[in-house]
Amino acid sequence: MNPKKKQLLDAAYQLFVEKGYQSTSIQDILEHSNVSKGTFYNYFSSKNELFIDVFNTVFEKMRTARKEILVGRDVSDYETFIQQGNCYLELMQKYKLYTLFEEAIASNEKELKTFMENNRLLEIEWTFERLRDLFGQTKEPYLLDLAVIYTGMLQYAMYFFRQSEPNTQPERVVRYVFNRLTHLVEDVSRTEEQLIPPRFLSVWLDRPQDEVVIRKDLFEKTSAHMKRLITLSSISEESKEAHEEVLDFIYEELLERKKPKIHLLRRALETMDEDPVFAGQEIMATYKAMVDEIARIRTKTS
Amino acid sequence: MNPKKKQLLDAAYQLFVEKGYQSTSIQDILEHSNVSKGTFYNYFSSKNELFIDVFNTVFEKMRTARKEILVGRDVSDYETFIQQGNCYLELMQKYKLYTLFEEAIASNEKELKTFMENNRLLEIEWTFERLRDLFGQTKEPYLLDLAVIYTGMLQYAMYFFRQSEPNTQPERVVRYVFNRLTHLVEDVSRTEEQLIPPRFLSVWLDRPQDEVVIRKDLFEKTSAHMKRLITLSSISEESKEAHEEVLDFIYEELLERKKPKIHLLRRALETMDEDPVFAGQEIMATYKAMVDEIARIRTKTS
DNA sequence: AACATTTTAGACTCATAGTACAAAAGGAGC
DNA sequence: GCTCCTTTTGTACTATGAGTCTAAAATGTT
Repeated sequence: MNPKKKQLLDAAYQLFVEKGYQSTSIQDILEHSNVSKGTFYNYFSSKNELFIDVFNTVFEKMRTARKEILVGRDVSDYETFIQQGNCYLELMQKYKLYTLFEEAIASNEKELKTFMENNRLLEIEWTFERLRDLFGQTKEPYLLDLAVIYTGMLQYAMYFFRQSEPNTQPERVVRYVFNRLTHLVEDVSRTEEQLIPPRFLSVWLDRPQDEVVIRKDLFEKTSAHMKRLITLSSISEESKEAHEEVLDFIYEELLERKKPKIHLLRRALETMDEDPVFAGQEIMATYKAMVDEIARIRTKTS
Repeated sequence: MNPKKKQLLDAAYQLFVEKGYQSTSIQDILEHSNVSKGTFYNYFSSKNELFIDVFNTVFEKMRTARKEILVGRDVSDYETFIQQGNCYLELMQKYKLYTLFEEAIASNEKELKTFMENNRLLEIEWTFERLRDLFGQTKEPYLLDLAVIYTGMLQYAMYFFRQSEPNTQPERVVRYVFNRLTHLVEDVSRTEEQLIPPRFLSVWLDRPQDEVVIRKDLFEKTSAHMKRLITLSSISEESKEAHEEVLDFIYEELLERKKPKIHLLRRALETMDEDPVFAGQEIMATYKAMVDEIARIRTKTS
């Protein structure tokens, strides 16, 4: 990397951590990095962009450190998860990032806010996936809720714990909160209370493709169901083949094409729907609804 | 209230809620309130002060609304607590205060930050006391922890819930989080895990007087214990009286005087300590330690 | 040495918080 | 209607900070 750019990133990082975002002026950064204003704006178009550049790599480092703890270990081991949480929080503490991140996420700078919100979501996603490792697929419907409230508990407990014992290892807090969590997993899977369905994760992270993936299993089953219906029906072999072709076409087009030809697909579906074999069949209505939904999601993507 | 001041407060409130704190300039407020700059600085010494003035009354209103739900009801009724939580969150939502408060608490303006942090602490305190109403004095050692993580769960659950279903009643979230809490009360009182002792509440809220109150009971008992020791001892009646006088003096001076005469009190304690009656008595050491501690707290206050 | 790129310093614009102050407006008492 | 006092206004001013622009200097390349 260009030395001037590196000087800027280093000085900016230090000053942001020390004084916060607002309170660090570009002038400050220039003085601490021996770089002139002209050069600054040669590398970054704004203070926001600089911030994002600095903390993108910081986030990256923290995630890598956390990921390394997992190698060669059982993903379902509680202790590993606790160590990962502890590691992340220790880095937050070591680099005094709490207040800075709070400032950035609450900032009125739209770019910054979006950047930080996205990182917060990535944290929730990571936690969600780790909880699935720990507690198993069967608990999945409740795990987004739990990931969210786990993060909330951890944040707040850390905040107030720091007030009562500054410079302490966060491990006690992580353990405390994790112990609570294990009880809540049992609790919610017994009472079957759900607040936010896990599919919202993909919605929030703006990954509509994932929504399709979530629906894929169900769609495959419904598709197979339709085929069975056709095979068992009393229509001509030719019609059967025709219908099956349509089903395969829709499946491929809808799930595997990059740019599905939605209109064509709908037309094919309509012609199939006209066959009296499907009249009054509930499965046909379900199938059509699923095609509609996935089509809607996929058009939104492109 | 002066009409000009009211105009300012009203316009400021509206603009802060609409655009946030940073993004609302004083110029904006002046234009929306038909007040000139001179008058503005006649009533408020800064934008910070204006904000604090505006939201002090907002907080006041929200707390009053919440308090009114309790009148004529059983303080240990779960449903009432849920309604109170719901009421508070609905007001937050109605007036779109979430993002604004986040901005203020993370702000680099020291005044603002302190104001918001103090309000956050008052929230924790309120929750702590209500949890004591609900779950009883016996759970007290764990209730600060629970108040903290309850608040954290609620904040985070609300944040993400709003993302998935904007404009919804927060009641579902409150219920969900409260149900989790009831389990955690059992959980922590069984495992006896404690993270932050409740006395920290008074420390955080900068109410050292409360620390004295907490110790008062214990000090009274120790004091009485000392008196019994004296009565039962084989020293002259005169010495007994002298010692009792000292004990009473220390008690009054230490706990009831506005400005306790610490040095005088210590001298008296020393002379008493010299009496061989107390030699090797463990209670004397305890008593002296307690006097020291309370004296330390009380000198810090004044 | 000639040319190309990077870097610099500082002048400039614009927005904003807060100060200062003289002039105008608006009562209250007579 | 006049006087005295307070409130209000408008405007000019200082200071700070983000971001633009540019001519000149420094540095690198062929």
